[in-house]
Amino acid sequence: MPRSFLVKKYFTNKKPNYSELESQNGPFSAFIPEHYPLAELPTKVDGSLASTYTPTLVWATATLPISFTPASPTTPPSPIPGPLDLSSPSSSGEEDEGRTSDPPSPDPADRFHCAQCGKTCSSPAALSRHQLTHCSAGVDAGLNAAENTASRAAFRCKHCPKEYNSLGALKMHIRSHTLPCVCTTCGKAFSRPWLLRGHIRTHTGERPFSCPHCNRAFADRSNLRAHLQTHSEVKKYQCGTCSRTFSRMSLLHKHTVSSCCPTA
DNA sequence: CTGGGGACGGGGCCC
DNA sequence: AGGGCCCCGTCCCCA
Repeated sequence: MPRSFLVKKYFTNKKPNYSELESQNGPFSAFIPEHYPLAELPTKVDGSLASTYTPTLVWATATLPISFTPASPTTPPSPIPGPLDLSSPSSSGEEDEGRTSDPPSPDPADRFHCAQCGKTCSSPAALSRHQLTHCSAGVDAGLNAAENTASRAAFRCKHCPKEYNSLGALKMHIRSHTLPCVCTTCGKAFSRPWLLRGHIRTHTGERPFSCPHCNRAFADRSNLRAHLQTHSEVKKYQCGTCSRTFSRMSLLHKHTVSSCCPTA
């Protein structure tokens, strides 16, 4: 009988908050329908797999909302924190990105030049918006390397909010929707062959991973690893308050919530 | 309540 | 490019 946790939790609201740490797309999950359609790679008109699949480019200006501004708190446009000469009040670094030999301009209106066309903008945000008009040249528009990396092509899953920066990663993820590896014994489906092999061990009873200390055997290497922690005096996960150690993160979490530092 | 085991998911790396 | 594998992690159950 399948256990409830065998069903992907993607579609439930039972899972605690951990996933919210993963991305700001958390709220999307609330809109995922219960009968979630299977994902599939984009296909050509004739139905064949689109080997030339063109990802959605997150920097594509045509797709940007009108209110888009790169000057968001998470991605400041140009004032990059770093080693600065704090003795100079004007050394904010804003105007010197990419042209550090230029002296700072005293006039704020002159501080936001487009390095590509020379246009002067009134604010960093305005400059960033303007620079997007050059984005066919990508990094040439004055974006620094980190920003350029962050705005790489996003390969988006067709049926969930996740996106990846490579088609291979996206394909791997999509397997978690299509679950192509099916157990011939019980019919349960898995995203990857080795997951299926691990599952098959639950039918065969095979336990290839043995503990060197007590000879206890496990079907899953991760479970052996967790078990090995039980032989250790000092365990991997330590409470920051009482310094007690635990073999598993979940045990530490329980500890901090229930007994040691409930407010933590 | 706590600790540990079982089963599984997913990203990243290597071949 | 794709598969195999490793590692880390989660969730549930049970003693």
